[in-house]
Formats: sequence, structure tokens, C-alpha cells
Amino acid sequence: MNSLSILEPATDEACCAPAGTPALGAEEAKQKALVFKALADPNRLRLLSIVKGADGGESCVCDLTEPLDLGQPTVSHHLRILADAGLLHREKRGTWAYYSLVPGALDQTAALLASL
Amino acid sequence: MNSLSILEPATDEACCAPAGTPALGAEEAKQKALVFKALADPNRLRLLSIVKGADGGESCVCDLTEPLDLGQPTVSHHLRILADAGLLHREKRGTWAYYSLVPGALDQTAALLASL
DNA sequence: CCCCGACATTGACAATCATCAATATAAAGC
DNA sequence: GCTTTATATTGATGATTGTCAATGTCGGGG
Repeated sequence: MNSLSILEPATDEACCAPAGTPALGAEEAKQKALVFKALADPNRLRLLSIVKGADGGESCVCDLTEPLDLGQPTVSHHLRILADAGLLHREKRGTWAYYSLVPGALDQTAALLASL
Repeated sequence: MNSLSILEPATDEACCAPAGTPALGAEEAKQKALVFKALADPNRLRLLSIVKGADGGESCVCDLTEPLDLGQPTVSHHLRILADAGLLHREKRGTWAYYSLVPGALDQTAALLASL
């Protein structure tokens, strides 16, 4: 299972939450921290910002390496982390890989904060 | 200047934002990443959760070390990071240090995501 | 079939981080 | 003033992370 489950509608424990919220379990905290870990880097925040504001809501890697002044492997690495966290969606068309914001992912992450 | 300025009402550039949002500057991204760095640890998320749900909205360090199963210096270290990020407020009363959520800090952090 | 362009993966390295043990500080009580 | 108690700071160590160079993969011409 990858870490993006924390950003998906809760399939289990959708109802019958234990009681209010008993602090925050160790395992649950670990999952939520994965999403914030993905956001805890300046270059990744800039990537999200660029992709969000891009024409058509998507960007290919080749358009992202220059504005960040980073090597292509590094950008690929950051994009992977964001995708693994469930924040970005990857679609390969031809030789290019297009990354776009997962709809509602940022909102769900924001909701994570409110439900602490 | 400490990092919590990103969570305070913007004193400069309160008006006259350059243009929509031109992606996200390197410096601005660095500041915002500091807040998410503070959230990017399971134990710190649990600390926030415990403090938020605590009676009176505050907890002293001695009440936090046991539920996390961490040493006292480590808990102190995490609390400092959360306080430096502008998420927690520290108040010393007698020998004890009481930590409480900075009002609105979590909401402002959530707003940070929406304004990417 | 071979080459080229776009992207991903691997390996290495420096930097940062989480944790603990030991020590320092500081307030309270005797 | 000393002892105790609660918290902070320092130093050390193992783990994680961000970055790049080198290499691998895969699709699209020629």
C-alpha cells in the first residue's frame, strides 16, 4: 500500500470513529506525516505551484527543470515523492510525462490539519 | 526574524500582490517549507493532537513524554520546533512549561496550501 | 535496425535530522 | 544555601534526505 491512502476517502473506519479522537495513534500519525514530508521541501512546493498554475493544469518534466535550476534526475525524484504522496498524478503521453494536481488533494491535506 | 512570520498576517505586501501568483518564489517557498517541515514528523503531529485535545488546551512537558514513549529532551526538542514554526505557544508557570496551540495557526497553515 | 530525445533509476556524498545520555538552568521548598 | 523537580541545551550517533553524475529504459523517427 502506498502512502496516498491517507488522502483518499476512508474506506474502513468510515463510520464508528472510536471516540471523538483519542489524540492520534502512532500509525495514523506516521501516515499523515508522509504527506507533510512531501510538502516539507521548498523545491517541491514550487513544483506544486508551477503545475497548479500551468496551462491545462499540467506540466512535463522538461518544463520544470529550468525554473527550479535543478538537474533532471532531481526534478524526477521530487515529482515521484509528490506523486507517491497522492498529490500529483502522472500521465505518460509519447515520450513525455505530464504531471498534474490530483483534484482535491490539497484540500484534503488542509482538512488533515483541521482534524488533528 | 524567526520562521513564524509566514503564519502571521502579511505586514508587507499586504496589498499590491505582483500578479495573480507568479508560481512561487524561491525565498517564499523556503519560508513555507519551514512550517511543513515542522509537521513532517509523526511524533510532532501527535504532540499537536494531544495539546489540542488537552484539558484547558494546554499541556506541560511532563504530560507529553509518556504518551509518545520518548525521552524528555526529545520531547522538548520537538516542542521547540513546533513553537519556532509558530504553531505552539510556550508559557512558563513556576517550574512547569505549558504548551498550547497558537490560535488560528493550523487554519493559516491550511490556507497556505490553498494559496499555492 | 539504430539513434536520439525524454524520463526514470542507481550509486555516491554531503547535509540535515531524530534520538538519547549527560549536563546545564531555573524555580520551589526545606 | 542546599536539594529536588521540571525543563532546556549540548554532544554524539545512526538514519534519512537532497543533489548530482552515470546509466538504464522506452518511445519515435530516420
